[in-house]
Amino acid sequence: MRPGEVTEIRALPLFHDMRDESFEALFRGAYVQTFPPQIDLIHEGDPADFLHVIVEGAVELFATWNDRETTMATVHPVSTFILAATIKDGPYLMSARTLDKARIILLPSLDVRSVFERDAVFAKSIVRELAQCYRNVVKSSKDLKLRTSVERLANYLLRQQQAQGGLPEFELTIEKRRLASYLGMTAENLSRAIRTLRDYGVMIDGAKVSIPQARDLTNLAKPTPLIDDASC
Amino acid sequence: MRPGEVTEIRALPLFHDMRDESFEALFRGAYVQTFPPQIDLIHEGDPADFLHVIVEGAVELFATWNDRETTMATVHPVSTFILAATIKDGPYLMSARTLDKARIILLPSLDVRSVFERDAVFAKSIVRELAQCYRNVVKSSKDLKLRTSVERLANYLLRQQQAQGGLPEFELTIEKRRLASYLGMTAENLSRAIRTLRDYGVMIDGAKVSIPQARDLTNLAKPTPLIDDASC
DNA sequence: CTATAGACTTGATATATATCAATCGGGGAA
DNA sequence: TTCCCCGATTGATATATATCAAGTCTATAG
Repeated sequence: MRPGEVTEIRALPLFHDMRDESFEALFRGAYVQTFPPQIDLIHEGDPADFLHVIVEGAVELFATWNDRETTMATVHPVSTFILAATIKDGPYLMSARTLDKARIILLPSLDVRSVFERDAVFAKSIVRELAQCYRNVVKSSKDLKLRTSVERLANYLLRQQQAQGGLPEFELTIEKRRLASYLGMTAENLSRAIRTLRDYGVMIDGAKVSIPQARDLTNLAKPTPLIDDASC
Repeated sequence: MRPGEVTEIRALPLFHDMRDESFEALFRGAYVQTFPPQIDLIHEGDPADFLHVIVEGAVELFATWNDRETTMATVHPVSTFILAATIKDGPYLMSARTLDKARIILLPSLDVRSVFERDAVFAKSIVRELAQCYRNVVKSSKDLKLRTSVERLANYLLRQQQAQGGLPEFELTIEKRRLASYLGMTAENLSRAIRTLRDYGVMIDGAKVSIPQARDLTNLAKPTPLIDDASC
């Protein structure tokens, strides 16, 4: 593992406060791997053998049923994924594949659980992380159940704009077909939703988004922290 | 608080393993209240001042946005709700109202957090509880995104059947309009979905459900533990 | 530079779901 | 018991969303 990476990982809320000894115990058994794009990392239903930490690239979490597939989230560095399955020692509920070339650290679930048992500070950090994850999924459920697809897109754009600094111009960080799936619609429908948002002052060309005047869009989107704030 | 109640609550996974001292500290400041039906207990957006424990009756968790409302879950005794907001010291993401007359124990969030800080065993139980909650919401998201409304109903019926002992006859424990909202459809559509399931051997009369032969229904529903097992 | 594959878009159409309006029907309250 | 309210159902219709079938664009391998 690269020294800079270790520092970055140690700085994550999940690992920041744990004892040095625990951190070392956790990363002693770690594997580091680099994967090409479009590689399946995790298959839902398999036992959760590793907690994953992405340090480079991008990973898509998706779920399947009855030959259908839906994007649940995309994960970017530096962050962890599938903590809950690791802790519960249960099967993965989601699958994961690399989108870009990705560097990933694999922490054996056994080690995570044993450090969790011994280090109370780590346990508390896990609580905070899980509470956050839980609340984010609840928000996403509300988004799905309470909003139409155009409204979901409108709010997604406003959230992305904020996340990238709030400027009127920004870029989509995810392919449109994946965005469609993430937002719970088809790619064709996303195209039409984008068209609909023209009337609300949104211009999208390829991955470039421009919202010179967000008033109309915000009026339509009606964002609320109780759905759209990632950290609340 | 009634002695039997204390025993029941102590038996919950969340409170079972904690130190006696912590348990007492937690319940010293507890309020017990009895509410009539249809009372708003919690309003989303408000600060999470209490962790709630329901010991009698039934509570609906719901969410609203832009004059729309959706049922997120119904809670039955004995269990807790809104642990995540309490731990994060964040605003409630969901509202709650009593469905029946309900007896509820209110644990001040401040106390929950301070015991959480001091009692490592309690912290670990919280981890397990939150991991479970998180996974359940993920399952529910998959249900929503991957299945049509008839498929969701079919799987809901099979889950209820299992939960009530697996017999061919059982009862709906929730009003149909709430069930509709929970499943992400309108009441009218639920009626039609029920009609559709007649062809698959499901008879529903009022709250009575009869599935003499589950083969066709199961064939349609295609249940999977990765969506439909509450405890995996 | 060209060919090509894959993503994206567009239009036509089908299906799923919501809305509106009317009616039905059962469980209290008087 | 009768009435009344409210949830449930049904039918007609509207809207949202998906599907299918061409096309267009664009990045990239050869």
